Amino acid sequence: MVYKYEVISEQLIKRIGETLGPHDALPPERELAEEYGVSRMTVRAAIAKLTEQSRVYQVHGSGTFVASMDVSKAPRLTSFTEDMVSRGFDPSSSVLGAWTEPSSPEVAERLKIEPGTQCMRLKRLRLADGRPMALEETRIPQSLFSLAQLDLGRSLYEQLTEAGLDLYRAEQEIRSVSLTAADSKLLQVDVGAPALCVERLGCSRRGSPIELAQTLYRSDRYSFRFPITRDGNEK
Amino acid sequence: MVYKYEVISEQLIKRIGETLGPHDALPPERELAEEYGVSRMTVRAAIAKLTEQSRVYQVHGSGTFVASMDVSKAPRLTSFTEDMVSRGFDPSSSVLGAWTEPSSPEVAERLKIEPGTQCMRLKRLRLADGRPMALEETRIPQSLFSLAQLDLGRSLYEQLTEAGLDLYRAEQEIRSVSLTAADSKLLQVDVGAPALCVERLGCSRRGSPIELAQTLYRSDRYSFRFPITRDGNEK
DNA sequence: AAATCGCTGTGGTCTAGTCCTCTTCCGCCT
DNA sequence: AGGCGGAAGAGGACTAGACCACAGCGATTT
Repeated sequence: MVYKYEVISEQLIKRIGETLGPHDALPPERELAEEYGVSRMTVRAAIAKLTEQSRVYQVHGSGTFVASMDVSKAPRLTSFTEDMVSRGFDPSSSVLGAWTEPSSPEVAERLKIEPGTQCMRLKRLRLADGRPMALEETRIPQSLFSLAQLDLGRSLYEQLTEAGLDLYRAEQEIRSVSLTAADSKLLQVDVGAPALCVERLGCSRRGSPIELAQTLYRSDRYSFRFPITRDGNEK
Repeated sequence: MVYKYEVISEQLIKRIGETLGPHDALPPERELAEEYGVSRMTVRAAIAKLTEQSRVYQVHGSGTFVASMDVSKAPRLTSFTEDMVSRGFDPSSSVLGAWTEPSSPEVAERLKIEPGTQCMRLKRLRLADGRPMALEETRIPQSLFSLAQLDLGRSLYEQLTEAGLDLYRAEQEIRSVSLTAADSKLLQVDVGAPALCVERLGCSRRGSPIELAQTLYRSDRYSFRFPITRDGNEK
């Protein structure tokens, strides 16, 4: 909380939580500016932050209003662990395999490396409250992170961060699949049961690919929920 | 293109497309400000727009750079028609049923109306290039839009907009399901085939629910692709 | 050779205003 | 009663500056 607009943003969140209900109007920007002794632009920066988080919405000519809650937040790039914790589960995992192999042409293209380049591959069964939740397979170019430096007992993301490989953005594809016999057995569901297949290409802030992961989620225990808006729009 | 920052934003997109490649730096903000004869804040507004669309990224203390392309845009709230066109398909649809019925408690709760209130219900088979793509079921409170005023030959969204019912935000849930015998026949796939089930609650700008829709997409023809980022940040 | 310091240039924050655009509503006119 | 117009008040765009924080690099120091 170093900057003024961050402080004001926090203050406003507090006010929203305490004295304002959904669709109640916040004080006008000019009023807030005077109240906090800052310029109006600063207040607008604070409100802009709240708008991004969809805590409030603004209507031109009318005012700034508290958004109705029970709206899910936009999905963030999270690790399985973070995701499960936020869903109220206790996450754990069991490693099914970890090895290094030359990358296939398809994998290489997505990770933007030469086909055949060595890649670490990690296959894990992910559990929530001790019961199977997802089957995850991760590929990382060996040039970025080698199997030798991997500690299977610790969070992969944590170790990537320590190695200076921060995941900042990811490209994600979600589809529906039927589980194979082997996968359904691991996830402890019937053969052919539906599952959400999420393929994710994780990239650094600069946009260079770091990790390619495919995760199969049990459809009876997992779904995606997120808001979308109309704008972003015109051409 | 009414405002300066919009014009500048367009200009920059043109420059990016023509003379700049991924990770090339844009001119400094101060330089752009002078070049376009505007204040730096206006240039920043233009760049902020491009950042939202992840066409560029900024690094504090370093510069503004062109993002690597081939990143999919964040999903927008679109009609089936818009969605299909943007995917390069020719959309059409056939109405399977349209009627009015009292809302169930579950539906009523989501639409924030009294249980039992009359709701219009519309069931359509959606086609892409003449082949089944999705099965869509829509519910709209009769108090907002009545079956009588519906023209089945025209876009539902278009008619909603004309009635002043603009969808601005939606809450969306995605899961994986196995198709029932009846649904699989309509979609012309095998019984029990996997499908993406998307449930969407469309709301006005003010946040009041307008439409509850459930769509089953053929998994062999449809998947979601979108970017996510790490931030949306702290606490 | 390696570490450190400081300079320069970049984006980030902030000010104190002005004018524009849109919504809302009240009062006037019909 | 109904419609219309205009004023008030809200957010949106914009200016011309100032200073802050961070990255990168080269020179100085160790």
